[in-house]
Amino acid sequence: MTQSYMDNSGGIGVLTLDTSAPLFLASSLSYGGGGILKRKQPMDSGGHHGGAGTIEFPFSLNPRRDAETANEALTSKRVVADEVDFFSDEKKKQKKKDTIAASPVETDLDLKVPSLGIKKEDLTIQTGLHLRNGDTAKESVDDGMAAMQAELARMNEENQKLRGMLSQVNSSYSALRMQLATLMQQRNRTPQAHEEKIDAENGDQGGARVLRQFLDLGPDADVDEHSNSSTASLERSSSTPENVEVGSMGYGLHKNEGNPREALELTPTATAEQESTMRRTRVSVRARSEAPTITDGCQWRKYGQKIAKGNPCPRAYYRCTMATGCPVRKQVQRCADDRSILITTYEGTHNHPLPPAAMAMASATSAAASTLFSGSTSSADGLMNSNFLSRSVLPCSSSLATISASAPFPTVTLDLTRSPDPLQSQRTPASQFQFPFPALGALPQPPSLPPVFGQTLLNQSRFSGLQVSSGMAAAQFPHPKPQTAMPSSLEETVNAATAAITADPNFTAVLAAAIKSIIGGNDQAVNSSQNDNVAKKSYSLQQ
DNA sequence: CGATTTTGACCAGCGC
DNA sequence: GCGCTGGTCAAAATCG
Repeated sequence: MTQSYMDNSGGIGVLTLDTSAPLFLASSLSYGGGGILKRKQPMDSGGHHGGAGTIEFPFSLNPRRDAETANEALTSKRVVADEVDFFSDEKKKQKKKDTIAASPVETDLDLKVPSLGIKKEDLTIQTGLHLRNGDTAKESVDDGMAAMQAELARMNEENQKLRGMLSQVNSSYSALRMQLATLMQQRNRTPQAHEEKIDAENGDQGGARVLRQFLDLGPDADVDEHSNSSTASLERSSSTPENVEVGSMGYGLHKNEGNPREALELTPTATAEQESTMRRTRVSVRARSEAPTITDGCQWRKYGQKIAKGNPCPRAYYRCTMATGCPVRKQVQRCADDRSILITTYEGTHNHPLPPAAMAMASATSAAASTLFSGSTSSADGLMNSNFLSRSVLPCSSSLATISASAPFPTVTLDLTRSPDPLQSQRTPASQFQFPFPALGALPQPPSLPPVFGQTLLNQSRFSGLQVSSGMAAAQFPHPKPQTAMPSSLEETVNAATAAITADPNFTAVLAAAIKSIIGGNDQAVNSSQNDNVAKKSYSLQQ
């Protein structure tokens, strides 16, 4: 999904613990997910800096994150530059009014870009509003204006330099990643893998191992299933029918049956096989509607119709026509039991930007699909109900989301026929069914829509960030209790999950060890408690 | 006249 | 190998 629609919430500066960390859920998503690796969309200004004029980025665990962070820094800096201009104007007005000598105005651009070595001083902007004794206010303002213009020019130049640095970092990172992939492949073919298994069983190197799974390899296939909870949760991920990569396109599948350790190998682009696999992942939406199809914001062209077995109602096949070559398809069929229910099944990944209305659906389905894999297990019967999914994606109702991993394709079903808001069906004429999800940032949230759902859509990347964690969270939440104690809103849900995760001494210890193993070579002084704090801080940014 | 829908044919996967 | 089924193709028909 190379769409530009994406969740604005961002995962900026978020410790990404999913196996797609290098890809990061980003600017695209659609009904399926993407497989095509794309750069993360520049975050929007909100939520990216802690306060006016301040930008903060937590550490990153790998060079790619650094590169992304740097990119975000560039973007944010531009945003902040505008703010600086704005605030300076305000200051000027104030000065004109009062003709009072003012202290120099200094915007605090506390930008931390670890890998680029950018210092705060480099990014501090002097607005030049220095009033000297005897100056008139007008002269001071003129001076300030000139100084500001010069400063803006300097900033532009600096931005260009940073861009250059960023591209260098990117290219360096690409080269490193290639080397890493090669090394990992070689390593996987050596008996060392067995040694690692022994280490894992002994608890040694656990953190580093987990981090490798986070960053690169995904879970080991040969690890004892009864190991610690975090490892076990990863193991569950690996045991899903298809290994999943929740990447910048939303979600995608990245299958490698030959070598489980390579299942989440870092590949710069999705292969045809991946796309094919990804396409098979489906999201089904059940909704009451008298209209032939639901209005989901996309343009579709019908290309076939069939009578499927077991249902007298014909099944219609549509493909997306918003862009040439868009692979997204959908099937529309009425429920045999209740013909007022329209079952729409989406499949594939858009290769084009989507309108806001379509983004909503895309986000919802993508979120559901990504959660499918993050929380799924290869249960014996192949069919599962995920409380975590239900409570997370559709916190308003535990019965709205169902996951089926049964053959032939893993499918998430969103059942909208049981609207949590009884007024929903009254407000929405059946013949003019509108998909009840809010358009991301573009449309006002319908009053009938559970606000939590909208937030879920917006915060999809948070789910990707919690993908691995969700398993851990599940371990933290014994099933009977969360159903009664689970918060009613997504925010609360995420808060609770975060709290549970970060409160888990095993997790923090493992994470600390992992981080230490990565950055310890550069800074042996980093201790686990610091890392814990950093990790917690990063998690808190997801809130 | 171009875009869309309809509809029968074709193909691939799967089970027997 | 054969038949069933789901999914897609593509020519014809229809629509705006």
